[in-house]
Amino acid sequence: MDDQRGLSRRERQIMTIVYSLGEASAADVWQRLPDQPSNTTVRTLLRILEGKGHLHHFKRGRQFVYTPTTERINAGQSALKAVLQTFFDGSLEKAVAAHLLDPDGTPSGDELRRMASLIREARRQEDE
Amino acid sequence: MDDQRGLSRRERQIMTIVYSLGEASAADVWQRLPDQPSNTTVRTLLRILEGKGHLHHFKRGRQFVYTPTTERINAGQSALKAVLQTFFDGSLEKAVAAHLLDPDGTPSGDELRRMASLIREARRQEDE
DNA sequence: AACAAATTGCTAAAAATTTAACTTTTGAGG
DNA sequence: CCTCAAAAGTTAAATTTTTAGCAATTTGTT
Repeated sequence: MDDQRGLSRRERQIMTIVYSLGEASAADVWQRLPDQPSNTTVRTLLRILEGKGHLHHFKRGRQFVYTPTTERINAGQSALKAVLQTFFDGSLEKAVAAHLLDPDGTPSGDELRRMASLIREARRQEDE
Repeated sequence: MDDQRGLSRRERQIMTIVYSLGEASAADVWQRLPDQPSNTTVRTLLRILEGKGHLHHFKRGRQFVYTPTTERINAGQSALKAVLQTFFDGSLEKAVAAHLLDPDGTPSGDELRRMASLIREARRQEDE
């Protein structure tokens, strides 16, 4: 019930969609769900996720718009750390290295420049 | 059955453990699983994951040692991309920025230095 | 070779998840 | 202020997942 073991498959799929959109109505979610179940099903799941405290909603016109309870940035930090832990021995460096080698993951020149700048700044703070 | 929709909760938990260890016996997995089910249960799940093609095993002494079918690096690249997509608008830069801001995620000075070097190299390849 | 301990495979019951039919509510337009 | 279509809630059946008891097998030891 109040499950400490994480979300079920559908629940996860839905949270992923809501996080990537920022906010979403039942129809938005339904549209993007693989193996599209009925629209009713999606609404049931959204209600369950709200019950578990992962989403909340407000009304826009006649429909419910759902948003995540946990801020995107915090959820993102956690998710990233989990990936680093599982696949990269907890190392951001290893993950970045892997991503730069990934053919369809190459960031733009601009992005690289900004990343370099971020790291420069972090190193500056390192030696204070 | 041959589910294209992803893994169930327990299956995911187990894959995470196997990936983070590199290889694992039923006992290894069992030990690390939250809400520890019986040892038999774990073995059943490992067999199911093998059946689905996510794991394979070899024997060491009298026990089965399981390893992932997909190379850790490839699985890691995919998992990372999924996180970037869901939480960081597909941007590695945003993810790195978030991680550097994360109080308990700060990389060591050494790691920062190596990351800087990685990016320098990527930029070099960028303008060829 | 026989035994014991450890480990695996089979099977089916229990629990959780997923689904959607049916009902009720809501709100926009006539 | 009525009507009707769109959206939400309720309920329970279908399916999937999770669980573990028990039998079979394996391997190291005596």
